[in-house]
Amino acid sequence: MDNQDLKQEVTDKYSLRGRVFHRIREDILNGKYKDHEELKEVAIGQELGVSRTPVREAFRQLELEGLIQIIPNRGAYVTGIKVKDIEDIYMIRSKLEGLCARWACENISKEQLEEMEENIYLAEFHAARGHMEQMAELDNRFHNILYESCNSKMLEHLLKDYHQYVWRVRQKTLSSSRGAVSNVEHKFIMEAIKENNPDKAEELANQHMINAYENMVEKGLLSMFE
Amino acid sequence: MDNQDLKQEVTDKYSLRGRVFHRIREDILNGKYKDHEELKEVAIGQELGVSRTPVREAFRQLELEGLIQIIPNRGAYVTGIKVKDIEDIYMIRSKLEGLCARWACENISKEQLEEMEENIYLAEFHAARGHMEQMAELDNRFHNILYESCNSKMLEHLLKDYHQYVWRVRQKTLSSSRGAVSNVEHKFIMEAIKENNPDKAEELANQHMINAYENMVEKGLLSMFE
DNA sequence: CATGGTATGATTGTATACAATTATACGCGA
DNA sequence: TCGCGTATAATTGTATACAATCATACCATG
Repeated sequence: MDNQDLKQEVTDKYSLRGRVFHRIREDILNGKYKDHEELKEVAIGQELGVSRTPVREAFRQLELEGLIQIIPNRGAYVTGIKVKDIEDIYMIRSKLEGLCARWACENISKEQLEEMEENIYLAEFHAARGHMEQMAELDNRFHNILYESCNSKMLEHLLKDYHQYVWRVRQKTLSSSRGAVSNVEHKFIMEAIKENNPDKAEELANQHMINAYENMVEKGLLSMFE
Repeated sequence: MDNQDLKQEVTDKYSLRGRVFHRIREDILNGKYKDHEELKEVAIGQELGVSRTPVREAFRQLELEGLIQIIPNRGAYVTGIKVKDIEDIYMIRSKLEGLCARWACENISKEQLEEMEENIYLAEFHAARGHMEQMAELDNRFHNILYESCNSKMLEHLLKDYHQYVWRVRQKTLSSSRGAVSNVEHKFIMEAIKENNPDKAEELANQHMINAYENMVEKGLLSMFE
């Protein structure tokens, strides 16, 4: 039957539970559900073709991530990202990416270093040609390599979460002219890691985040969150 | 905090869902469920006197917190805290408590500063008399005041999470002789905040965490996680 | 007309039923 | 005895049923 076929297809990619969670999460981050909007279990369930149970479980997780607020016996309300939150996250990330880069000096693998180098090289190519989509993808990947190379599941998990969280802003940021500059900063960070200079790597990664944030402010890219 | 927030917090504390979640969380952190142990939905439900539904919802949240790992169609397995995790958390907290203390310089209220002062004064009293339980309570409270005074919900939430996470170790740590030393460090941090010296406050809070961690290592308090 | 209580509907909270999946035990045959 | 397939049990995944709670509208009463 159609129903079964669809279900099978879905299960192949993600578990149903994971799919529901990620879908709602994405819809919130993409602005489909506005700030303070109430999310009804049945409505969303119908839209995704599932019952309330998986939706409720997704809600619990989204609440823990801070994307929605659940008021018992009342409902679930979208917690929009505030400008202040973005600022805080970038300052927090500044410290943590610094720590990450420091740890990466000791723990990065040969393969990870090579992929970083390739990443930066490729990004130079795309930056020169204004290929914004590829730039965004490469930036994404650079930071994920960095996170994976610090040999700390705790820190990796934390940074990936925040990275995801500010995804919308990041897209915008890299669509601006910062892509090339950002890539040069990546290069310096990588070189500091390569020459095993933790202080330098930490300082550079630190500043990289602050620069990214200040660029957003200058370009007025935070207006979308007001 | 307005009326609505208060109401929610109170209701949540006594709601079934909140109780189940916190209870299982506590049982994991207290070591009732050992590393790699499988958690069965019905068994835990029966123990807590509820059905599988609230238990499952709690599991989803616990997975997001990294306390358990859920393998689809197989089960939920406890992810024990590793020594490495504790080390990582303390280094992460070092950076973040520093940032928190920095922000507190600008944002702390008169009332919060007064409560801090009272907290430290009282701790001196109990430290001199070896009242360990009160010391633990006061330490707990000192850090929470600090978190609340930084004017960042993001950072406050993050630090409170980690604070909870290492609760077991903290108890042990303060049962040692470090209580008095720790309180002096609290005093210095508070004074730096009071005289609005962000660099000093950050550096002191930074070092406070590192000292706490090194004390644990020296006293062999991490053996319980091996 | 204002106000307060109550009925009603909508929505969430919990329990249970059923489906799908996985693990285990058993028997059969080589 | 070992390997293998199948039946069976145990467990999770999902849907639904029922209970509790909350919001709203309406009506009675002053």
